[in-house]
Amino acid sequence: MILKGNEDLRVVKTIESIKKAFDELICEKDYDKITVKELCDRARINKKTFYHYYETLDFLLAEMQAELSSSYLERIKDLKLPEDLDKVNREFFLYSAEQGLAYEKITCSQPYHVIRDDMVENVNEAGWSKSAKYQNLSDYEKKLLMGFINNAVLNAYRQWVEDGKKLPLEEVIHLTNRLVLGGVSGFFK
Amino acid sequence: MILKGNEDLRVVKTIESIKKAFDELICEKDYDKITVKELCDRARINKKTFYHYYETLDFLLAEMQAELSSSYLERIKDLKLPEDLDKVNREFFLYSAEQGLAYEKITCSQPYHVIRDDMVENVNEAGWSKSAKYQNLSDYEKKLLMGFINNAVLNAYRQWVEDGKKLPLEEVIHLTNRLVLGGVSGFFK
DNA sequence: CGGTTAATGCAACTTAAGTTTCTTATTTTC
DNA sequence: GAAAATAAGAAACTTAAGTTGCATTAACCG
Repeated sequence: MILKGNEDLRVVKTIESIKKAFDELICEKDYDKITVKELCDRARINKKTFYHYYETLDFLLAEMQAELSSSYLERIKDLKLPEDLDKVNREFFLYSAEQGLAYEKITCSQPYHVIRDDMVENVNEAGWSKSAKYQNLSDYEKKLLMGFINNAVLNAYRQWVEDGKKLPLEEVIHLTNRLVLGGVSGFFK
Repeated sequence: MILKGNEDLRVVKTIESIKKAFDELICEKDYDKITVKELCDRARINKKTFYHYYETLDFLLAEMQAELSSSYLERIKDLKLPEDLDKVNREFFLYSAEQGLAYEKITCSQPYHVIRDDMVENVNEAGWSKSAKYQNLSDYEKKLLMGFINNAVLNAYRQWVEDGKKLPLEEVIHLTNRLVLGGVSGFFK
Protein backbone atom coordinates (compact mmCIF):
# COMPACT_ATOMS: atom_id res chain seq x y z
CA MET A 1 0.00 0.00 0.00
CA ILE A 2 1.27 3.45 -0.87
CA LEU A 3 0.83 6.47 1.31
CA LYS A 4 -0.19 9.50 -0.62
CA GLY A 5 -1.10 12.61 1.30
CA ASN A 6 -1.99 10.67 4.40
CA GLU A 7 -1.61 12.90 7.42
CA ASP A 8 -3.07 10.62 10.07
CA LEU A 9 -0.41 10.51 12.76
CA ARG A 10 -1.32 6.95 13.67
CA VAL A 11 -0.58 5.84 10.13
CA VAL A 12 2.67 7.75 9.88
CA LYS A 13 3.84 6.33 13.17
CA THR A 14 2.89 2.78 12.24
CA ILE A 15 4.54 2.85 8.82
CA GLU A 16 7.68 4.39 10.25
CA SER A 17 7.91 1.78 12.97
CA ILE A 18 7.47 -1.01 10.43
CA LYS A 19 10.21 0.32 8.18
CA LYS A 20 12.54 1.02 11.06
CA ALA A 21 12.07 -2.50 12.39
CA PHE A 22 12.62 -3.94 8.92
CA ASP A 23 15.80 -1.93 8.44
CA GLU A 24 17.12 -3.24 11.73
CA LEU A 25 16.16 -6.83 11.06
CA ILE A 26 17.60 -6.99 7.57
CA CYS A 27 20.92 -5.79 8.92
CA GLU A 28 20.86 -8.59 11.46
CA LYS A 29 19.81 -11.58 9.38
CA ASP A 30 18.99 -12.77 5.87
CA TYR A 31 15.75 -11.55 4.41
CA ASP A 32 14.25 -14.99 4.07
CA LYS A 33 14.77 -15.62 7.75
CA ILE A 34 12.73 -12.59 8.81
CA THR A 35 9.22 -13.45 9.97
CA VAL A 36 6.18 -11.24 10.11
CA LYS A 37 5.85 -12.08 13.77
CA GLU A 38 9.26 -10.81 14.77
CA LEU A 39 8.85 -7.74 12.64
CA CYS A 40 5.62 -6.95 14.48
CA ASP A 41 7.19 -7.64 17.87
CA ARG A 42 10.03 -5.28 16.99
CA ALA A 43 7.74 -2.58 15.64
CA ARG A 44 5.40 -2.94 18.60
CA ILE A 45 2.39 -3.45 16.42
CA ASN A 46 -0.24 -6.11 15.95
CA LYS A 47 -0.01 -8.56 13.07
CA LYS A 48 -3.33 -7.28 11.83
CA THR A 49 -1.85 -3.82 11.47
CA PHE A 50 1.02 -5.11 9.36
CA TYR A 51 -1.34 -6.95 7.05
CA HIS A 52 -3.43 -3.81 6.80
CA TYR A 53 -0.57 -2.12 4.94
CA TYR A 54 1.31 -4.95 3.23
CA GLU A 55 0.15 -8.18 1.67
CA THR A 56 3.34 -10.00 2.63
CA LEU A 57 6.94 -9.24 3.57
CA ASP A 58 7.80 -9.36 -0.13
CA PHE A 59 5.65 -6.32 -0.72
CA LEU A 60 7.38 -4.44 2.06
CA LEU A 61 10.74 -5.38 0.59
CA ALA A 62 9.59 -4.22 -2.83
CA GLU A 63 8.40 -0.88 -1.48
CA MET A 64 11.66 -0.24 0.32
CA GLN A 65 13.58 -1.16 -2.81
CA ALA A 66 11.42 1.22 -4.81
CA GLU A 67 12.20 4.05 -2.42
CA LEU A 68 15.93 3.46 -2.70
CA SER A 69 15.54 3.14 -6.43
CA SER A 70 13.89 6.51 -6.77
CA SER A 71 16.71 8.28 -4.94
CA TYR A 72 19.10 6.81 -7.46
CA LEU A 73 16.89 7.78 -10.37
CA GLU A 74 16.88 11.34 -9.14
CA ARG A 75 20.63 11.42 -9.64
CA ILE A 76 20.61 10.11 -13.18
CA LYS A 77 17.49 11.77 -14.47
CA ASP A 78 19.34 14.22 -16.73
CA LEU A 79 21.57 11.66 -18.39
CA LYS A 80 20.79 10.53 -21.94
CA LEU A 81 20.71 6.89 -22.95
CA PRO A 82 22.20 4.87 -24.46
CA GLU A 83 25.06 7.37 -24.88
CA ASP A 84 25.55 7.92 -21.15
CA LEU A 85 25.11 4.32 -20.12
CA ASP A 86 28.59 4.23 -18.66
CA LYS A 87 27.78 7.26 -16.52
CA VAL A 88 24.51 5.67 -15.42
CA ASN A 89 26.31 2.53 -14.35
CA ARG A 90 28.96 4.57 -12.58
CA GLU A 91 26.32 6.48 -10.66
CA PHE A 92 24.71 3.23 -9.62
CA PHE A 93 27.88 2.04 -7.96
CA LEU A 94 28.69 5.41 -6.45
CA TYR A 95 25.20 5.68 -5.05
CA SER A 96 25.32 2.14 -3.69
CA ALA A 97 28.65 2.80 -2.02
CA GLU A 98 27.18 5.75 -0.16
CA GLN A 99 24.36 3.69 1.27
CA GLY A 100 24.50 1.54 4.36
CA LEU A 101 24.16 -2.14 5.07
CA ALA A 102 20.38 -2.12 4.80
CA TYR A 103 20.67 -0.98 1.18
CA GLU A 104 22.96 -3.86 0.33
CA LYS A 105 20.77 -6.44 1.99
CA ILE A 106 17.59 -5.08 0.43
CA THR A 107 19.07 -4.85 -3.05
CA CYS A 108 20.67 -8.28 -2.90
CA SER A 109 17.55 -9.95 -1.49
CA GLN A 110 15.37 -9.14 -4.43
CA PRO A 111 13.71 -12.11 -6.07
CA TYR A 112 13.77 -12.12 -9.86
CA HIS A 113 10.27 -10.84 -10.54
CA VAL A 114 10.74 -7.83 -8.27
CA ILE A 115 13.97 -6.87 -9.99
CA ARG A 116 12.37 -6.78 -13.35
CA ASP A 117 8.95 -5.43 -12.55
CA ASP A 118 10.38 -2.62 -10.49
CA MET A 119 13.76 -1.61 -11.80
CA VAL A 120 13.05 -2.19 -15.46
CA GLU A 121 10.15 0.19 -15.30
CA ASN A 122 12.15 2.78 -13.44
CA VAL A 123 15.23 2.78 -15.58
CA ASN A 124 13.02 2.81 -18.60
CA GLU A 125 11.68 6.19 -17.66
CA ALA A 126 15.01 7.65 -16.72
CA GLY A 127 16.86 8.47 -19.90
CA TRP A 128 15.76 6.13 -22.64
CA SER A 129 12.58 7.92 -23.51
CA LYS A 130 14.56 10.75 -25.08
CA SER A 131 16.37 8.42 -27.46
CA ALA A 132 15.12 7.94 -31.02
CA LYS A 133 17.16 4.76 -31.30
CA TYR A 134 15.24 3.38 -28.36
CA GLN A 135 11.85 4.53 -29.54
CA ASN A 136 12.30 2.54 -32.74
CA LEU A 137 12.51 -0.70 -30.81
CA SER A 138 9.47 -2.91 -30.36
CA ASP A 139 7.97 -3.21 -26.89
CA TYR A 140 9.42 -6.67 -26.72
CA GLU A 141 12.90 -5.42 -27.55
CA LYS A 142 12.63 -2.55 -25.08
CA LYS A 143 11.71 -4.89 -22.27
CA LEU A 144 14.42 -7.34 -23.25
CA LEU A 145 17.04 -4.61 -23.27
CA MET A 146 15.97 -3.17 -19.92
CA GLY A 147 15.97 -6.62 -18.34
CA PHE A 148 19.38 -7.31 -19.82
CA ILE A 149 20.96 -4.15 -18.46
CA ASN A 150 19.46 -4.45 -15.02
CA ASN A 151 20.36 -8.08 -14.63
CA ALA A 152 23.90 -7.37 -15.76
CA VAL A 153 24.40 -4.45 -13.38
CA LEU A 154 22.75 -6.22 -10.46
CA ASN A 155 24.80 -9.33 -11.11
CA ALA A 156 27.96 -7.24 -10.97
CA TYR A 157 26.82 -5.44 -7.85
CA ARG A 158 25.80 -8.58 -6.04
CA GLN A 159 29.03 -10.35 -6.76
CA TRP A 160 30.97 -7.33 -5.56
CA VAL A 161 29.01 -7.31 -2.29
CA GLU A 162 29.22 -11.07 -1.80
CA ASP A 163 32.96 -10.83 -2.33
CA GLY A 164 33.13 -8.37 0.55
CA LYS A 165 33.60 -5.31 -1.67
CA LYS A 166 37.30 -6.04 -1.88
CA LEU A 167 37.60 -4.92 -5.49
CA PRO A 168 38.21 -1.17 -5.93
CA LEU A 169 35.07 0.68 -6.94
CA GLU A 170 36.65 1.99 -10.13
CA GLU A 171 37.50 -1.50 -11.25
CA VAL A 172 33.99 -2.81 -10.64
CA ILE A 173 32.56 0.07 -12.60
CA HIS A 174 34.98 -0.56 -15.44
CA LEU A 175 34.21 -4.30 -15.60
CA THR A 176 30.50 -3.66 -15.50
CA ASN A 177 30.64 -1.11 -18.26
CA ARG A 178 32.66 -3.40 -20.48
CA LEU A 179 30.12 -6.17 -20.09
CA VAL A 180 26.97 -4.11 -20.39
CA LEU A 181 28.17 -2.00 -23.29
CA GLY A 182 30.22 -4.53 -25.20
CA GLY A 183 28.98 -7.92 -24.04
CA VAL A 184 31.29 -10.91 -24.11
CA SER A 185 33.19 -9.55 -27.13
CA GLY A 186 33.83 -6.27 -25.41
CA PHE A 187 34.91 -8.06 -22.27
CA PHE A 188 37.65 -9.97 -24.06
CA LYS A 189 38.90 -7.00 -26.03
CA MET B 1 20.02 -35.11 -0.98
CA ILE B 2 21.59 -36.82 -3.94
CA LEU B 3 21.09 -40.44 -4.83
CA LYS B 4 24.29 -42.13 -5.79
CA GLY B 5 24.21 -45.84 -6.40
CA ASN B 6 21.17 -46.34 -4.23
CA GLU B 7 19.35 -49.44 -5.31
CA ASP B 8 16.83 -49.69 -2.50
CA LEU B 9 13.50 -50.06 -4.24
CA ARG B 10 11.71 -48.14 -1.51
CA VAL B 11 13.98 -45.19 -2.08
CA VAL B 12 13.65 -45.29 -5.85
CA LYS B 13 9.90 -45.49 -5.58
CA THR B 14 9.69 -42.64 -3.08
CA ILE B 15 11.95 -40.29 -5.02
CA GLU B 16 10.11 -41.02 -8.25
CA SER B 17 6.75 -40.35 -6.65
CA ILE B 18 8.02 -37.06 -5.21
CA LYS B 19 9.34 -35.88 -8.56
CA LYS B 20 6.27 -37.02 -10.42
CA ALA B 21 4.02 -35.18 -8.00
CA PHE B 22 6.17 -32.09 -8.26
CA ASP B 23 6.09 -32.20 -12.04
CA GLU B 24 2.32 -32.38 -11.96
CA LEU B 25 1.92 -29.62 -9.40
CA ILE B 26 4.24 -27.16 -11.07
CA CYS B 27 2.24 -27.53 -14.27
CA GLU B 28 -0.93 -26.72 -12.38
CA LYS B 29 0.14 -23.74 -10.27
CA ASP B 30 2.95 -21.32 -9.54
CA TYR B 31 5.91 -22.72 -7.66
CA ASP B 32 5.48 -20.45 -4.68
CA LYS B 33 1.93 -21.69 -4.21
CA ILE B 34 2.97 -25.32 -3.89
CA THR B 35 3.04 -26.58 -0.32
CA VAL B 36 4.94 -29.51 1.11
CA LYS B 37 1.68 -30.87 2.42
CA GLU B 38 -0.03 -31.08 -0.96
CA LEU B 39 3.09 -32.50 -2.55
CA CYS B 40 3.10 -35.27 0.06
CA ASP B 41 -0.62 -35.90 -0.39
CA ARG B 42 -0.11 -36.19 -4.12
CA ALA B 43 2.93 -38.42 -3.82
CA ARG B 44 1.22 -40.58 -1.19
CA ILE B 45 4.04 -40.19 1.26
CA ASN B 46 4.44 -38.87 4.76
CA LYS B 47 5.88 -35.42 5.39
CA LYS B 48 8.67 -37.04 7.34
CA THR B 49 9.69 -38.94 4.24
CA PHE B 50 9.87 -35.78 2.16
CA TYR B 51 12.07 -34.05 4.72
CA HIS B 52 14.25 -37.12 4.84
CA TYR B 53 15.33 -36.39 1.26
CA TYR B 54 14.98 -32.63 0.86
CA GLU B 55 15.55 -29.77 3.26
CA THR B 56 12.83 -27.65 1.67
CA LEU B 57 10.90 -27.36 -1.58
CA ASP B 58 13.63 -25.04 -2.84
CA PHE B 59 16.11 -27.88 -2.69
CA LEU B 60 13.80 -30.12 -4.67
CA LEU B 61 13.38 -27.37 -7.25
CA ALA B 62 17.13 -26.93 -7.42
CA GLU B 63 17.70 -30.64 -7.93
CA MET B 64 15.17 -30.86 -10.72
CA GLN B 65 16.72 -27.81 -12.37
CA ALA B 66 20.13 -29.43 -12.08
CA GLU B 67 18.87 -32.54 -13.82
CA LEU B 68 17.43 -30.55 -16.70
CA SER B 69 20.59 -28.52 -16.83
CA SER B 70 22.78 -31.58 -17.21
CA SER B 71 20.80 -32.83 -20.20
CA TYR B 72 21.44 -29.50 -21.86
CA LEU B 73 25.10 -29.57 -20.97
CA GLU B 74 25.40 -32.96 -22.61
CA ARG B 75 24.39 -31.36 -25.89
CA ILE B 76 26.90 -28.53 -25.77
CA LYS B 77 29.82 -30.32 -24.21
CA ASP B 78 31.89 -30.35 -27.39
CA LEU B 79 31.46 -26.68 -28.21
CA LYS B 80 34.34 -24.28 -27.55
CA LEU B 81 33.87 -21.00 -25.75
CA PRO B 82 33.83 -18.10 -26.20
CA GLU B 83 33.99 -18.74 -29.97
CA ASP B 84 30.87 -20.89 -30.08
CA LEU B 85 28.82 -18.81 -27.68
CA ASP B 86 26.21 -18.19 -30.34
CA LYS B 87 25.84 -21.94 -30.86
CA VAL B 88 25.59 -22.51 -27.12
CA ASN B 89 22.83 -19.95 -26.85
CA ARG B 90 21.05 -21.44 -29.83
CA GLU B 91 21.19 -24.90 -28.28
CA PHE B 92 19.73 -23.53 -25.08
CA PHE B 93 16.65 -22.27 -26.88
CA LEU B 94 16.32 -25.37 -29.05
CA TYR B 95 16.60 -27.61 -26.02
CA SER B 96 14.08 -25.52 -24.09
CA ALA B 97 11.63 -25.65 -26.96
CA GLU B 98 11.73 -29.43 -26.94
CA GLN B 99 10.86 -29.62 -23.28
CA GLY B 100 7.40 -29.50 -21.79
CA LEU B 101 5.56 -27.16 -19.49
CA ALA B 102 7.28 -28.46 -16.36
CA TYR B 103 10.64 -27.37 -17.79
CA GLU B 104 9.39 -23.85 -18.36
CA LYS B 105 7.90 -23.53 -14.93
CA ILE B 106 10.95 -24.97 -13.20
CA THR B 107 13.39 -22.80 -15.13
CA CYS B 108 11.37 -19.63 -14.68
CA SER B 109 10.77 -20.23 -10.95
CA GLN B 110 14.43 -20.16 -10.03
CA PRO B 111 15.35 -17.63 -7.39
CA TYR B 112 18.51 -15.65 -8.05
CA HIS B 113 20.94 -17.57 -5.86
CA VAL B 114 19.94 -20.89 -7.41
CA ILE B 115 20.49 -19.56 -10.91
CA ARG B 116 23.96 -18.51 -10.16
CA ASP B 117 25.14 -21.23 -7.85
CA ASP B 118 23.88 -23.93 -10.16
CA MET B 119 24.05 -22.76 -13.75
CA VAL B 120 27.18 -20.69 -13.43
CA GLU B 121 29.06 -23.69 -12.19
CA ASN B 122 27.68 -25.92 -14.90
CA VAL B 123 28.27 -23.67 -17.86
CA ASN B 124 31.68 -22.95 -16.49
CA GLU B 125 32.69 -26.55 -16.94
CA ALA B 126 31.17 -26.94 -20.36
CA GLY B 127 33.42 -25.21 -22.85
CA TRP B 128 35.29 -22.42 -21.14
CA SER B 129 37.92 -24.54 -19.54
CA LYS B 130 39.52 -25.17 -22.93
CA SER B 131 39.95 -21.47 -23.62
CA ALA B 132 43.25 -19.72 -22.88
CA LYS B 133 41.50 -16.37 -23.02
CA TYR B 134 39.26 -17.54 -20.21
CA GLN B 135 42.01 -19.08 -18.14
CA ASN B 136 43.77 -15.73 -18.01
CA LEU B 137 40.87 -14.14 -16.21
CA SER B 138 40.84 -13.80 -12.43
CA ASP B 139 38.39 -15.92 -10.45
CA TYR B 140 36.39 -12.79 -9.88
CA GLU B 141 36.20 -12.03 -13.59
CA LYS B 142 35.30 -15.61 -14.42
CA LYS B 143 32.41 -15.61 -12.00
CA LEU B 144 31.27 -12.21 -13.18
CA LEU B 145 31.29 -13.31 -16.80
CA MET B 146 29.42 -16.55 -16.10
CA GLY B 147 26.81 -14.71 -14.08
CA PHE B 148 26.46 -12.13 -16.82
CA ILE B 149 25.87 -14.69 -19.56
CA ASN B 150 23.46 -16.80 -17.58
CA ASN B 151 21.42 -13.85 -16.41
CA ALA B 152 21.25 -12.49 -19.93
CA VAL B 153 20.14 -15.78 -21.47
CA LEU B 154 17.68 -16.53 -18.70
CA ASN B 155 16.25 -13.04 -18.93
CA ALA B 156 15.68 -13.54 -22.65
CA TYR B 157 14.17 -16.97 -22.12
CA ARG B 158 11.88 -15.86 -19.32
CA GLN B 159 10.57 -12.91 -21.25
CA TRP B 160 9.94 -15.14 -24.25
CA VAL B 161 7.96 -17.57 -22.09
CA GLU B 162 6.05 -14.85 -20.26
CA ASP B 163 5.14 -13.36 -23.61
CA GLY B 164 3.55 -16.68 -24.57
CA LYS B 165 6.38 -17.72 -26.91
CA LYS B 166 4.85 -15.67 -29.68
CA LEU B 167 8.18 -14.56 -31.09
CA PRO B 168 9.73 -17.01 -33.60
CA LEU B 169 12.49 -19.06 -32.08
CA GLU B 170 15.05 -17.84 -34.58
CA GLU B 171 14.33 -14.26 -33.69
CA VAL B 172 14.71 -14.89 -29.95
CA ILE B 173 18.00 -16.62 -30.56
CA HIS B 174 19.21 -13.77 -32.72
CA LEU B 175 18.25 -11.09 -30.18
CA THR B 176 19.85 -13.03 -27.36
CA ASN B 177 23.08 -13.51 -29.26
CA ARG B 178 23.30 -9.84 -30.13
CA LEU B 179 22.93 -8.86 -26.48
CA VAL B 180 25.18 -11.47 -24.95
CA LEU B 181 27.94 -11.16 -27.52
CA GLY B 182 27.80 -7.46 -28.24
CA GLY B 183 26.05 -5.89 -25.27
CA VAL B 184 24.08 -2.69 -25.69
CA SER B 185 26.39 -1.48 -28.48
CA GLY B 186 25.91 -4.65 -30.46
CA PHE B 187 22.20 -4.49 -29.91
CA PHE B 188 21.91 -1.07 -31.52
CA LYS B 189 24.18 -1.88 -34.43
C1' DC C 1 16.06 -68.18 6.48
C1' DG C 2 16.56 -65.05 10.15
C1' DG C 3 18.49 -60.99 12.10
C1' DT C 4 19.99 -56.32 11.44
C1' DT C 5 19.54 -52.00 9.32
C1' DA C 6 17.21 -48.41 7.20
C1' DA C 7 13.01 -46.48 5.13
C1' DT C 8 8.50 -45.11 5.96
C1' DG C 9 4.33 -44.21 8.45
C1' DC C 10 1.76 -42.31 12.31
C1' DA C 11 0.76 -38.91 15.41
C1' DA C 12 1.66 -35.24 18.25
C1' DC C 13 3.97 -31.02 18.81
C1' DT C 14 5.86 -26.02 18.11
C1' DT C 15 5.96 -22.04 15.58
C1' DA C 16 4.49 -18.89 12.16
C1' DA C 17 1.33 -17.20 8.27
C1' DG C 18 -2.61 -15.23 7.43
C1' DT C 19 -7.67 -14.32 8.65
C1' DT C 20 -11.63 -12.99 11.38
C1' DT C 21 -14.48 -10.87 14.93
C1' DC C 22 -14.94 -7.82 18.23
C1' DT C 23 -13.37 -4.01 20.90
C1' DT C 24 -10.74 0.22 22.01
C1' DA C 25 -8.64 4.44 20.87
C1' DT C 26 -7.68 8.29 17.97
C1' DT C 27 -8.53 11.37 14.26
C1' DT C 28 -11.38 13.91 11.42
C1' DT C 29 -15.28 16.51 10.29
C1' DC C 30 -19.12 19.14 10.99
C1' DG D 1 -17.10 19.62 21.42
C1' DA D 2 -19.79 15.60 19.80
C1' DA D 3 -20.55 12.21 16.19
C1' DA D 4 -18.84 9.52 12.54
C1' DA D 5 -15.06 7.23 10.54
C1' DT D 6 -11.06 4.68 10.72
C1' DA D 7 -6.72 2.93 12.77
C1' DA D 8 -5.08 -0.28 15.86
C1' DG D 9 -5.14 -3.91 19.36
C1' DA D 10 -6.72 -8.46 21.49
C1' DA D 11 -7.59 -12.87 20.96
C1' DA D 12 -9.02 -16.86 18.75
C1' DC D 13 -8.86 -19.58 14.73
C1' DT D 14 -7.16 -22.35 10.44
C1' DT D 15 -3.61 -24.07 7.84
C1' DA D 16 1.00 -25.30 6.85
C1' DA D 17 6.13 -25.72 7.94
C1' DG D 18 9.18 -28.26 10.05
C1' DT D 19 10.50 -31.48 14.02
C1' DT D 20 10.39 -35.45 17.09
C1' DG D 21 9.56 -40.10 19.17
C1' DC D 22 7.89 -44.31 18.39
C1' DA D 23 5.98 -48.10 15.73
C1' DT D 24 6.00 -50.74 11.49
C1' DT D 25 7.53 -52.57 7.32
C1' DA D 26 10.56 -53.71 3.72
C1' DA D 27 15.19 -54.39 2.03
C1' DC D 28 19.81 -56.21 2.65
C1' DC D 29 23.28 -59.40 4.09
C1' DG D 30 25.45 -63.30 6.28
